[in-house]
Parts: sequence; C-alpha cells; structure tokens
Amino acid sequence: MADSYHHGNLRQALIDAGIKIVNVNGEENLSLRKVAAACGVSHAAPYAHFKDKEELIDAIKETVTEKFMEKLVEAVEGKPSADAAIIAMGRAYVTFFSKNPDYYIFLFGKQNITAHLKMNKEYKGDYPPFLLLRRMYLLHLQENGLEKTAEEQEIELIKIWSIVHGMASIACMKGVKSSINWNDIDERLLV
Amino acid sequence: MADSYHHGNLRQALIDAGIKIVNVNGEENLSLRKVAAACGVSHAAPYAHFKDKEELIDAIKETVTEKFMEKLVEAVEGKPSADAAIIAMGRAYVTFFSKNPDYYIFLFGKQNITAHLKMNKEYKGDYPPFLLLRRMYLLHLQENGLEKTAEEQEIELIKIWSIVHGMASIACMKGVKSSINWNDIDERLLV
DNA sequence: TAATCTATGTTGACAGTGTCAAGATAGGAG
DNA sequence: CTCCTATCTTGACACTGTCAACATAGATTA
Repeated sequence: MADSYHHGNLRQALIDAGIKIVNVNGEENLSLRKVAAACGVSHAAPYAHFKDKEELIDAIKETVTEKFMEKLVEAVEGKPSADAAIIAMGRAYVTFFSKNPDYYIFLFGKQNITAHLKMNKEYKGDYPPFLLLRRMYLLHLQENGLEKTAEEQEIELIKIWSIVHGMASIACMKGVKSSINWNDIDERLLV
Repeated sequence: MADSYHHGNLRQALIDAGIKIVNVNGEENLSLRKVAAACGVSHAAPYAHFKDKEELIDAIKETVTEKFMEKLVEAVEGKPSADAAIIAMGRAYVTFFSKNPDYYIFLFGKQNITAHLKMNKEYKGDYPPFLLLRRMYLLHLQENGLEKTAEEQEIELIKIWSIVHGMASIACMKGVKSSINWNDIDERLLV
C-alpha cells in the first residue's frame, strides 16, 4: 500500500500535507503541485479528489476549523455557569490563534470572517463556533433571567463575537500581546 | 504626451487601473500584466515604479485607505459631541464597506486588520482610522468627565474598534444586512 | 548646439502556476 | 476471468511574477 500505484488515502494525505505547508511556509507557498509532490504523487493527481485548488483549500479550512472547535468545546465543557463558559470560550478562541497565527491568517485571511460563515455548504450559513457561542449566550440570558428580543440578541451576539474575534486578531500581532493583560478583559466580555 | 514612449504619469495610472480591476473583477484577477495592459504599456513596465507586485498592491491599499479616511473625517466633522462623532464614525465605517465590499476584502482580506496596522511604514504602527477613533474617544472621556487608566482606555478602544469592524465585516455579507437595523446599534456603541 | 546621462519602457526569456485531455493502472464487481 | 471504474501519470496550454539586455526620450551638461 505504501508504494502502490494507488495511494490508498490520498485525499486525507493532501489535506495533511497542505496544513503542514501552511504552517511551515505560509499560505502563499501552498500550491497544488507542491502538495502533490509532498505526497509523492504526480502534479495532476489531486484532481481525482478535488475539482479545484479552492476545493482543496476549503477542505483544509474545514479540518482546521474542526481542530478549532475541539478547543472551544473543550473550554466550555464542565463550566459552572454560562458566563464562565463564554469567558472560557473567548480565552480559548484567543489562545488558539495566539498559538497558531498562521491558522488565523489562513482561516480568516483571504475571505474574512463573513465569507467564512457561508464558506462551507454543510454549515448552511451557520458557523459552528458561532452556534456554540449562541447556545452559551441563550443559557446566559436564561440563567440571569434576562428578556431580550430576537434582534437584541443577535446584536449582542455579534458584539461579543466581534470583541473576541478582534482580540484574537490583535493577539496574532506579537508586539501588542505584551502590553495587554487578556485576563482583565474577561469580565468585560459580558456587560 | 498621450502616445509618447514615456507615459507621463504611469505610477498613478497603474494604481488607478489596479483599483478598477479590484472593483470590477475582484482581487484574484489583479495581475501585474493586466494592470500594465490596462495602461497600454508593456508587461515589465511596472518594474520601473514598483519593485514588486506587493509594492503595487500596497500602493493601491494606501490610496483606498485615503479614500476611507476622507469619509471618516467627513462624518466626524461638525458633530456636536464626541459621542455623536464616534457613532457617526461607526456608521461611516460600516457604510463605506457596505457600499464597496470589494474594498473590504482587498484591505483586510489577505492580511487581516492587525497586519494592516503595520502595513505601511509611514504609519509607523499607527493606522489613521484608529488614531481618529482614539482622538474621539479621549474627547469622549473628557466631555463626560471620566477617568480611566491607560490600559483601560486601550482595552475599551479595541472593544469599540472590534464592534465597528465586526459590523462592517458582517455588513459586507448581503443576507445579514436586511435582518439587522444598523441604526439601533448606534446607542450600543458607547456603553 | 551637441553630447551624454538617467529615468522610463520594451523585448525576450525563465521557472512556476492551475487546469485539462488522453492514456495507464489496479482493485473490485460481475 | 473479464471488464469497469476510480485513481494516477504524462504531456500540453495559457497565464503568472521576475529578471536581464536593450531602446528611447527628456533633462543635464559641456
């Protein structure tokens, strides 16, 4: 299976090789031909699994997003209150991209966050991390006995999302990180 | 001067042609050779004015940023209070990119907002729109007789910035625009 | 004025890219 | 055993960024 004509699991191998290239050499160095070469396969082989370069990139994004979600879920699990969960999620969000700046640029870089919302057809307009936040937010309203219109909720959600996302964004810039104590932002997340 | 060997003002012509291509065909269709062709000039001519493709792109970004700043300054001018100015700025921010989604992707797309902060050497780490917001914010503190530590200020600034930026981000996504009344967000900008 | 200098453009080449068409191969279905 | 089909290879194409060598013209200088 190692040196056979048919690779066995080329699709996943291409995705993994792609992630590696993005992390080591940056997204601008990711080419179909290099990915193919990294898998020891001819330059047109990827076309048996992906119709496009874009389709490969989307698959890579999906995989990275899954890793991202794992961290978020992990952070939320077992928290005593929704508030604590939201704060933990915000921290995990920032930490994740703080540790992997290349992931941030890769995920949100080219198409920004909104494009990401509609990126994968499977998501049908609902980005898993955002859904998780919404769940926690609704729990937060419930636990604190708050009443909000659907519109108010959506606005507040976007607000929280923007704060967290903006912080992650800035956390990816090395210089700023030291001058800001992220812990202090925790309590400001829920106003 | 029109059909002469030397173009006259090729540098600016290249920038303008680049902006046009970005707006009409999107950033992915922007190539040095097309820009050159659009100016009726040979494919290597740009290298007399820009060392790189990147340098041309940076010049285009700079020009677009100037247009952006014009709108922001315009919005702030003559407002009765800092609070009104900040709200107006937020609106102008969202409106600008709402009208030109391609500009948003072009400006923040590839490198995200933080890369933008350090994008231009001239800015020396200070992005003009952010400076404008800081000025307004400090005025806001003063007008309302509020006392904040430098760190608190910075955090709150990032927060406001994130909200506005996030809203602009989402405003660029067509579907959401209709379900959210941006005017209602005004009063939430200053908590 | 005449010579020359320098910024600006041109031409031609190179390696690298995404993509497609035509063919080869192999593992599973009948 | 035969054939089918997904998978992979080979070869080609147009397009890209970039460079080196050369051409031109407008300004500078003698």
